[in-house]
Amino acid sequence: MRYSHQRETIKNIVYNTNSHPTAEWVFGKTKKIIPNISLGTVYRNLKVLAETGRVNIINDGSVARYDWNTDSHNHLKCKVCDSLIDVQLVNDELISKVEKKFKFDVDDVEITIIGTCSKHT
Amino acid sequence: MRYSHQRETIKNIVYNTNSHPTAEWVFGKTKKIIPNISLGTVYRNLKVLAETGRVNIINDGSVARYDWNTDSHNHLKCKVCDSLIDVQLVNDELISKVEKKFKFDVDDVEITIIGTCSKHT
DNA sequence: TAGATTAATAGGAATTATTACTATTTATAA
DNA sequence: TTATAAATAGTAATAATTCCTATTAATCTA
Repeated sequence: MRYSHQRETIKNIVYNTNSHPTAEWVFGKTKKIIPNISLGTVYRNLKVLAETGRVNIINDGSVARYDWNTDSHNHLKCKVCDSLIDVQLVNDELISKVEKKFKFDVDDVEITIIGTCSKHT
Repeated sequence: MRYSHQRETIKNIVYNTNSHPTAEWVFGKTKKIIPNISLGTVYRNLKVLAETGRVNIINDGSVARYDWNTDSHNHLKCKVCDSLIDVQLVNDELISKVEKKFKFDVDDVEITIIGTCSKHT
């Protein structure tokens, strides 16, 4: 893959936030640096960054969010402020239990816990 | 809410499958009974059925799937045959752990385990 | 039982998130 | 340098879903 200023900028933007941004948000941020960047370029590069293991895609309802944290982890989703909080919940125990009990070969475990975060109590 | 033949038919169709159907699939099935039903009616009624607790909505990537099983449960998603399998994984232990550790008031736990089901091994 | 009322529908337009297309630009290899 | 093809900008297309509005139909009332 050949270098591109656009892709590098997009990657840096994702790598410098913990907000699990959408493509639209990344597009807005990137435009401040490369004003004539197109939304398609943002989507394409987020996809190649995901395919090359440099960012993670999180399915949040009907939108995709992007995360620099490519370690396997889970999310708490606050329904009040709509934020996603990274947590580590899955253990090998759960995976081996599923593999044994359901004869199911596990690739990935997606857990999202919906509720209210500590800011609103 | 007042009776409607369309809503009753849609509900029966969802209640008579274990395939976690999409709105489009329900639309196709319903058309065989009510040929001039419109897709908007299917979406609207699936939404009210969900709001009144009679069906559950499952976010599966970019599409919504509907489930008559409104008990809290989780899914195994086979990436080969694209099927969803109902399982029961969450226990109160996990929920109370999250509530304590992260001071997060839990409403719902969504778990989807992606992998390969026993049909393909 | 026959209107009157208004919720629900059909059909189509609009919206949102995302992908596809194509002429032009640009990174890089020779 | 110049040639090559990968990447881009800009726009059209797509998919899933919601919105809009004139018409239909469920139910209430006299």
